[in-house]
Formats: sequence, structure tokens, C-alpha cells
Amino acid sequence: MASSSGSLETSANSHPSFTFSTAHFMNSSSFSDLLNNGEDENRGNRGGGLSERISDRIGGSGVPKFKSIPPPSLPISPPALSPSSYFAIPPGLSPAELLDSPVLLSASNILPSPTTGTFPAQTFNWRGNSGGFQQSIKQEDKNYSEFSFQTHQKQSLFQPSKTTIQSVEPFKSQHQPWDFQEQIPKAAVKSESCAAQFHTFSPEIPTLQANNNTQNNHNNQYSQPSQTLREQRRSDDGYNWRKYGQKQVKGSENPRSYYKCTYPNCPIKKKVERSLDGQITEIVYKGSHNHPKPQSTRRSSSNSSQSIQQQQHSSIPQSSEVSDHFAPAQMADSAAAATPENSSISLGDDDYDQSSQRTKSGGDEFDDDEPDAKRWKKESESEGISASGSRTVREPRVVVQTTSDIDILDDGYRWRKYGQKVVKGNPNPRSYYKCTNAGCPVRKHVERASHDLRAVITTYEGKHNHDVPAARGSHSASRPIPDNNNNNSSSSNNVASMAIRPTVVTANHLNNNNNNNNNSIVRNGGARMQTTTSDQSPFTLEMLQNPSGNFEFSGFGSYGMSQQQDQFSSKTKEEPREDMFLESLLY
DNA sequence: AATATTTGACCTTCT
DNA sequence: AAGAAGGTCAAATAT
Repeated sequence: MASSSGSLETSANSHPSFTFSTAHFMNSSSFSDLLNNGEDENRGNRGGGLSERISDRIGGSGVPKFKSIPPPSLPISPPALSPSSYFAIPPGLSPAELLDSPVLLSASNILPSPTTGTFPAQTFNWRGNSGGFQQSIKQEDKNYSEFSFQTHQKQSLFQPSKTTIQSVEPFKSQHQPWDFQEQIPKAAVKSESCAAQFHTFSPEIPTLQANNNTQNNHNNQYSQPSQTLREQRRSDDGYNWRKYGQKQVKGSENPRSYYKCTYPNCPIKKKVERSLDGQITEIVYKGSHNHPKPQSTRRSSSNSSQSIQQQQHSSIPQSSEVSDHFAPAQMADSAAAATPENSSISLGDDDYDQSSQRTKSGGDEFDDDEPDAKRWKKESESEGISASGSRTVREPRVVVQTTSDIDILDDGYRWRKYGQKVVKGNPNPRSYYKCTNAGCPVRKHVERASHDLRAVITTYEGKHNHDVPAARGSHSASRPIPDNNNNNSSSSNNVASMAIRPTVVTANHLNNNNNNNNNSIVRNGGARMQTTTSDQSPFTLEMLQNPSGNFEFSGFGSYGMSQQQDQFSSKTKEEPREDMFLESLLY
């Protein structure tokens, strides 16, 4: 969900086993730690931190430079973990098997998304070393890792908002499971899409394994710089990319290249770091494609859009099964667009279909790492919200709604998550959303209070220029049209005139905070924002937990598997989870 | 000529 | 407030 990060990683040193872990959000301290770790990750500790850690993990076997992101599993897993939160897959057992296993997700200590109330995913640390190859898919969303994997046919899947796939080049001679045409072998691929929420992932993991067996040969190619960059760019994931920048990032000798999908208006971007010898050390996807994969690629037809379509279709049912909170329209959208989030870790086909990002995840587009604030700013500029600077105003991004990046918030409007970031002063990630209505400039971001995870702070920016979308859920239908920001005339139109006075508002159990909250303006990078906080108690974390402190798995199921929604599931359709867990805090 | 890449400058955010 | 860092732009250059 909104902010979760997940990881799927195989480490060279580890035994041939897979470890799945769930984030333990209930423990605020650990949660904070987790977040902090994530933040560090974003901050660019890439330089040494990760490498060192990796080296440690690999036993100093000379894992070359490979930057970045620390294995999410570490940070995510608090020392004192409930045995139930982890489980190892014995050698010989493939992830696929696990995926089909009814066992899986024993959600524990998971904190629901502030916006959707859905549970952030479970961290999914997957370590395997078939041959000492190390790779990882992790989310940079640092916060919670969420990695989607199918536990059961009807189990929900989680996908990382940001997914990173890392591999260590040193293992050239060893098994290298994934055949990333972009020389990904020693690369880290992560998705920054912020969105990611419940996504299907099932097919991918198995594929990875399969590839593992068949792609050893390909590994060699990675070490061969013969392939031109252009070829690589076009082939890697089936999409066409245009490089628009390159920077030398601090802490690494490897230059980082910035790419944009060449498809018109496609918002996805990716960052690729290559070692001096040209090998990719890290790939970070941000956002999601709003179009199908180009048909013409050097890839085999099997990898073409058709297969993608199929893949997507296959995932849709799962999504629907899993997440009631996704509206039909969203589901449809998800089907139409091949997005990292949707494809999740589709490392399957020879291409790891996207970043498979997430998400974040990032979902996203954002990232984490991504200076969401910056993005926020820039997007605002592009939409004329607050143009500043001499730069040319960019056109509004074309946003494609996907199941992964859209949330229907309790305020009745449809929101698309476009970013997430851990902001200073609060280890909890702030999710960024924008109204999906075409041309509507309203944005909002939601974050949990640093000192009370149950408290959610929602900040609105702008004013809707349209009515509340047709109700897709019973709630919004009957709900009065909220006017975010504008609950009351005085506050509505002129946010700027509002006094900065954060207030705690008790949200209605069903309707929420609806923005009727007392809005207060909060400075946010110059942008005027209205902050609303909901305080609510109907739902508490405790309610979600079983006596042992873990969330009942059944609770999970309710989110996505049943149309009959219980309190939760019904709520999942709308963001009111904010209300659900609310208790605001602001000063 | 069209398209893609390079690269220095600019912008924003964070410390 | 200033500097550092990351991200993006866009003119210049290359293919």
C-alpha cells in the first residue's frame, strides 16, 4: 500500500532458502527504525552502507561495488520478531510453491495504510542463493516493505511500492536468475512507485525461478559490453526510454542516468546507475507506464504486449479478489495499463516487466527517494498551481489510474497516489495523492503521526474544480459532497487566508474527516496546504490485531477477498481509514 | 533530417 | 542563509 516497501532478495551468502518477513508496524519503535532505515536508504547512504552490508552478507566475497539500498529485510525486521513473522523456505522449495501455499501471510504488526486502511504489505524478504547469486527486489519506500506475493489463490498480494532488484556482478560465473536484458545482473532494480497496494505478483516469482534455471547463459552477456546502450535501453524491459540526464551521485563513482519512457505522456521514469565498466548496478523505476508495452522490440513475440495483456488479465482477478478497495474502474484501468505496479515484479518473461516496481512503489511514482516534495512542487508547477522559476512549465502529467496507485479516499474524490516520502521530523512516510479528476489541481498528502501511528495527518492543497465523482461505493454515494479544503466557505477558496492552526478533528466513523475538518494551513515547501487531522476511534489498531499482537490473517482477507465487506473491507474502498485509525495529533 | 544522447546549468529540497 | 545533493531542463552534439 501506500507506503510500504518490500524486498525480495536473494543473498549470496544465505542458504538456499527464502525468507519472508512481514513488517512489524505495530511496534512503533521498530516501525520508526524501519522508517529510519528507509530514509537512510534514500538519503544516499548508498555509498558505503549497502556495499558494506552486502559484503558482510556475502562474507566479503568481494562483492563489487554495488550501491545502494540496504536490504530491506534487515531494517524491517525488528530484533524481536515473532516467529510467525518469518518463515523460511527450505531448500528445494520454490517460491512458487510458497505462493500457492495457503500458509503465507501471517500478517503481524502491520499498520494499515493511512489512506486506504489497507495493510501495507508484508515485507517479503526473499533470500535465496541459488548459486550464490545475490539479488534483491526492494522497495525504497523505506518504510515498510511490502512485497506482493501470492499466498493463496485468494490471498492478497502485495507489491512493493518501490522495488529494487539487486544483483551482484561478481557472480557472473554463478547462477544469475534473472535475465534482465539491461544487464541487470548486477543491478538493482527498484520501483519507486508509490502506489502499490495490493497487487498481484504471483506469476512473477515463479518465473524468476524459472529464469534462474534457464538464464545462466545470459549472465555472461552482462559482463560483455558488446551490447550497445541503445539496444539495452530498448530491450531491457520492452519499453523505449530516452535518457534525459545523468549525474554523478555522491558516495558512488557510478554515474546515474535518468530515463523517461518515450511513449507520449507516459510518466514513468527510471534511474540507472552503472558501474564504470558499464554494468548496471541499480535501476530505480518511478511511476508507471500508462500504455501497453510496445509491440516491436527485439524481444520475442511471446514477450509482446499480448503476453503482457495476458499477464495483466491474470492479475486482475487476483487484484479484485484481494482488494475490494479498488473500484471497478480502477481495476479496469489497471488492466489496460502495464505498470510496474501492476506487473509487479514481473521478472518473468525475459524482461522484468517493469520494475516491477513498484511502488512505491514507490508507487510511482515516487519515491522515495524521490524528492517527493520536489516532485510535488514540480507537478504543481506543471499544472500551474504554483509556477515558479523560469523553467518552462511542463504539461500536466498524464496519469493512468491503476489499482496500485489509486485510492478512493473517504472524502469521496478519487485520488491517485503519486508519491511518497519520509519527511523530516516524522519517520512515517507521507503519501502523496492527487485528485484523479482531469484538470483538478487538488492534492493531498497523508502521513501518520510520528508519535502516534494511529494518528493520521491529512493535508490538502488546492480546491476541487469538480463535483465528487459518482459514487462507486455506497459511502460516497450518500455522502454529501465534500469540499476538501472548502468545508466552509471561508476556508475554501482562499486557503492562503486561513490561519495556520492545525486542529484535531473527530472524524465520522463512516464519513470521515472529510475535510470538514478544520483545515489548517501548513506551510509545505511554500505551498499552502490545509491540514486536517482526523481523530477517530471506531477502529483501532488493536482491533486489527489478534491477541498476540498480530493482525489476523482473516482480516487481511477481508480487504481483498470478499465483496462483503466488513467494517474494514468496506472501508478499504475509501480512504477513511484515516478515520478509522484516527486520532490526530497536531500540536 | 530526425532522433537520441550528452552535459552544463538551473531548480528544489535538505541539512 | 548558504552549501550540498539530487533531479530536470534544454541546447549542443552525436548517431
